[in-house]
Amino acid sequence: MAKPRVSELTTSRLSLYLRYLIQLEESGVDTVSSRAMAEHLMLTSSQVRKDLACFGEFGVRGVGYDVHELRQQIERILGLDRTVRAVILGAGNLGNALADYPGFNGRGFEIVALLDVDPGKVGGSTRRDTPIHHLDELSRIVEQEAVEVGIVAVPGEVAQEVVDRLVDAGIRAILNFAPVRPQVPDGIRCKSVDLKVELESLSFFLAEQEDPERARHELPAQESA
Amino acid sequence: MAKPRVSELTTSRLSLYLRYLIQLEESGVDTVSSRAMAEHLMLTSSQVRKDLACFGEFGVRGVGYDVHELRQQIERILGLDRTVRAVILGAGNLGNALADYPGFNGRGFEIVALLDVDPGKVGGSTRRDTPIHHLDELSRIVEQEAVEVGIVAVPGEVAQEVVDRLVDAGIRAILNFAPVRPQVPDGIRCKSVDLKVELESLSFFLAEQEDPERARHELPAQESA
DNA sequence: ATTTGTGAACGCATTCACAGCT
DNA sequence: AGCTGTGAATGCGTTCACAAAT
Repeated sequence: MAKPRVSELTTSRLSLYLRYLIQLEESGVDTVSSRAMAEHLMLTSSQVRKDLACFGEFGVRGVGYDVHELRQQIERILGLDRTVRAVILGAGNLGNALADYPGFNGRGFEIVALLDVDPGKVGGSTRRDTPIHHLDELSRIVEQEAVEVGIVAVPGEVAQEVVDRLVDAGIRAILNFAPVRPQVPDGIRCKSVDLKVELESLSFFLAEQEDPERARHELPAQESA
Repeated sequence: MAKPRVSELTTSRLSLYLRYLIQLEESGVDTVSSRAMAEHLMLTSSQVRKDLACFGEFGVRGVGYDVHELRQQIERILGLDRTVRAVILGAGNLGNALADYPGFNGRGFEIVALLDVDPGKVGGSTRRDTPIHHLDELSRIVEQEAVEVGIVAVPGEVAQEVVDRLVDAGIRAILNFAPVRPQVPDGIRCKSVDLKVELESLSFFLAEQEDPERARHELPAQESA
């Protein structure tokens, strides 16, 4: 019970628990069991309990968890009881889409600006009126607006350079959508979402179904008999 | 060596190996060792070898792997030696961004259409001229264009419905960007990319750094001394 | 000397099973 | 009875270490 180093997998599930709790709270439900949460998310009830146990004892034996209290606790654990400010690097299609993505605005997050180098984009804004500034203003904006997260939506070729600039500007948490695995110094967290990898994983699944032997090496050798 | 059920983690790494091999091939390198690949991707060399060993013996002891051959083998394993056709559900910001995403066009993939119900969007097209059709045309398009993958970029509230329609239309592989975990029948693969979860995971990291005790339950009790 | 391929050892995450509380 | 919290057991993925090959 001391301090079981919390895994990434656990924190990801906390987000899912939180989402469900918000739903329940809006529906007026005020108590929930680990089994109910598990079923909704296709997990096991012990998984839910173990995840929560990393952070304290939030439930009541024989009863379950108080929806409102557990929601607040998880928000606190995830650091969502304040607003995390973020900038998006790259005002292309993806950058613009992310800037207007509902999940990235409100409920703990705020996109304060997009940064780009294209003169045709700098000075403009997204549909939600988030301003687009020149990349050179990064440090100033990070400081003035207390930005804590950088979201990288630039082409792979310039991703490392952009990540370096984020680190120089004092950013410690980066969400990277470029198809590279950027190098970052110790103490900086860079999470990569690799869309092409996700899609290729589906292609593998299809290929495997279509012909389960396709994956196996082994030329159709006419060795025996 | 028989058939070590291949894990999702392994196939994701295969995509990364493939990307690096393509780079090497373009640079004219023709042999590579597991150590070189591992270093580039921040993995261990045994990891690389174990991953490849799931599918056959591609290397030469004392020498390494032939870049060209290994690339072809991985493309075959991932089913990228043909073109996988996909449709995008939802022609909003995200759907449009994904439709024009370079990684989703060419090199084994082709986005053949976007589908939406908004009359203001239906009949139009993306910047790359991918057409936007009405959702009701889904089955017809899937059949006529031999579509194998559905990419879900609709709001969470309608995601399950859209997924159901994809399944009905005969789609067996789904990439879901909506903030829900859709139910799918056995034999259908649905991979979810949950952008909000990724971002919240970064928030947790920041909160943890700022105050390592924040996560712990335990009111600041004035027990001792 | 170098590098692959692989069984064995290890470590981490999940599940089990049950004591403890309502 | 019902449900949480948790040590024990299991399962899975990674790393180690070395035999086999060039």
